[in-house]
Amino acid sequence: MALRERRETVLRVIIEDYITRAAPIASSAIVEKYGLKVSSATIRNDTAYLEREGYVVRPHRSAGSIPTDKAYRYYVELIGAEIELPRVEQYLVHQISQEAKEELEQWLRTVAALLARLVRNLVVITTPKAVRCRFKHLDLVALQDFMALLIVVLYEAEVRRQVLSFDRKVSQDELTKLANKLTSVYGGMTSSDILAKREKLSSEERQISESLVEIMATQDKLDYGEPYLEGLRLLLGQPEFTNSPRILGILEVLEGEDWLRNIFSQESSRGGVKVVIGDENPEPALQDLSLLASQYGVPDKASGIVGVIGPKRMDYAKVISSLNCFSTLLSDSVAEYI
Amino acid sequence: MALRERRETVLRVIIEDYITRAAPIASSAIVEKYGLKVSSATIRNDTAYLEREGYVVRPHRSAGSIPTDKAYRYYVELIGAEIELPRVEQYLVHQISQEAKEELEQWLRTVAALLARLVRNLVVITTPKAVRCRFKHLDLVALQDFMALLIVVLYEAEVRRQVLSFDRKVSQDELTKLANKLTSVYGGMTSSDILAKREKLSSEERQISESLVEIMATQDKLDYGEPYLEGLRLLLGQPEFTNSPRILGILEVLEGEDWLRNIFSQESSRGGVKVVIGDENPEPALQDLSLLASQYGVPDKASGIVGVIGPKRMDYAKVISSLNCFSTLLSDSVAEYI
DNA sequence: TTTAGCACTCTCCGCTTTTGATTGCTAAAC
DNA sequence: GTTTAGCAATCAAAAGCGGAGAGTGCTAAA
Repeated sequence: MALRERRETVLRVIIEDYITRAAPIASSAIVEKYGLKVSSATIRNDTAYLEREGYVVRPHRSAGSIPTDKAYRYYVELIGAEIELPRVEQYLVHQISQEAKEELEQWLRTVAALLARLVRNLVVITTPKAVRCRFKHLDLVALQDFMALLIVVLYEAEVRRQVLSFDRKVSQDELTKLANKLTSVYGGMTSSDILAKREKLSSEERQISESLVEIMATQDKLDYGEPYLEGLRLLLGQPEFTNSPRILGILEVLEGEDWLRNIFSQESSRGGVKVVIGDENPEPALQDLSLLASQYGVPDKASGIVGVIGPKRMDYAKVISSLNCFSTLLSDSVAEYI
Repeated sequence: MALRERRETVLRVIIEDYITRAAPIASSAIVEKYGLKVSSATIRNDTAYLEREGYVVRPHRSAGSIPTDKAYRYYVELIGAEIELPRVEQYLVHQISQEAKEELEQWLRTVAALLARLVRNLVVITTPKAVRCRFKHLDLVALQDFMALLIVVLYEAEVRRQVLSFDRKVSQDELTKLANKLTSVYGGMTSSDILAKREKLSSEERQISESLVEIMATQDKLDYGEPYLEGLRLLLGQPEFTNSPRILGILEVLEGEDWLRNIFSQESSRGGVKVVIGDENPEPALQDLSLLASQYGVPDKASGIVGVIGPKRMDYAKVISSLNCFSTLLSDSVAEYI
């Protein structure tokens, strides 16, 4: 076995062992566990080299090796796209795609729960969001005397609602007529189209149009749909976070609004799974973690994000293959809604 | 000062001190901090009595006192309804009620966030749910060839949607007619009304009605609307949970589905704030916590729950008054939607 | 280049001691 | 009868110690 080759094997062994055991591994253990045909002293030379090159560190002078961020990055590039989810799990995922998708949100949660169970870490899924939302349908329902509920359906099956109050009492009949008229006039338009369309409008029509534009503009401004987290218990149950005050910082960020944007804004991964390891994350509180995420959806139409958040020490192979699998599942499902 | 009276003061001091400091209090500290006109030895006699009666315990023989569940229960009954939220905070709450309530869900989150900041603990709010849901309005939007989006508006402004697939291509015009017809036929009905109403229906009408009934029946079966948690970081940041494996059990329960029902099923509090302290909770994993919750909404129409979850050592006075304040705020807001 | 051998380093565990906080008890004072 | 002062007793937490064990670094030989 060539020297260069063995060093790579050693690094791989260190990483994979740390992923399962979460503890430093000794040179002798590397030899034994993985049946290498050299002595522990040789491995020590290799780990010394790996340490000089920044792939491993040791908690103290006489301790085993643990991988660095650089090692994980190397490992992720190495395993790359080669991996596929085992049959059993592919079958599980297939099953769930068959399930009745009554409510999109409800279904997304089921999907998130399954993925979380599979990868034993925190999962985030955002609802799919249209790139540029277009108006499809509008509906008005009378509430109390002066009030009505405005329901707006956008392409990609997004539904928004808002309460309007009018200056006068408006009957349900009137409201239905208003709704039908505006639906046929605005059908297929973007918010700027609607804004541009200056027709003579009644006072109520104007008011409704304004709300409509506002709703659509707000929607356009968002980078992502509503994020949904599942499996916090799995993340916090990881040995690196029990008895650690860092979990508070992590929770703080995760409960905030902007962390998803901040992380994924730089560039969208072209097709594959984006991997952010430790220090690569701009958010300091999350630098003990790795985030893996994949976009799903229909290109140029609507897209969402499905991701996994866990300790840097995570089963990248499994998570990447799971994410690939789930993102196609979700894409197929979104395609139906459009 | 009568003896009985002083003992009550001592107990109150112990509780209030523990609420702020989270550590056992010594007899001498009780005297000093609260300027009592007796010696520490006297207080020791009192705490010995309180311990015999089960109001306080001590971590070990020579440690200060900490309150028991019984003490908290006593304390809650004592302060009862006497308390009002300070002016500044009432003003804050008032402010938020003015804010634009575009999306109910969005607004509920804002409310939850404010409440969480105020009480520095985990807040749970469920969306308001109709006691028995009645059909108000229905809408059909064409998606792909054989598919359509069914949008159902129920009284109390609940909106549900579902994707339907038909055996044949149905145009938007047809769908609109179908929607108008069914809306006028079923207006104001409950799911059983609709089920009972056997008219001659076309195949599509029958299919839609079935979906409709299914949606409404599912809705009726639920005890609560969608629960929304805010402020997990505040709960887990409490000193009793740092470095404690119990948080995992708590998270597990909180990420589950049924814990809210299990806790509040017994009896609904008549108007006020329901307080569940420690062991009073049927769920073992939550017995280190206290839950306080209040129903909001319009009686016999729609209601939701707003609650606070924190360590047993929590500022009951503040939380109870906050909950009272917020539940009227939410009730007023729901009243508008009905 | 690899290996055996050995000294060295450092953590972890358990043990003991010390320190300091706090109470329980008793006898005297109010 | 209640309250108090005083003091011994109790206990947790911190600090110190020492040895076992795990593991490496280095050197010299294979």
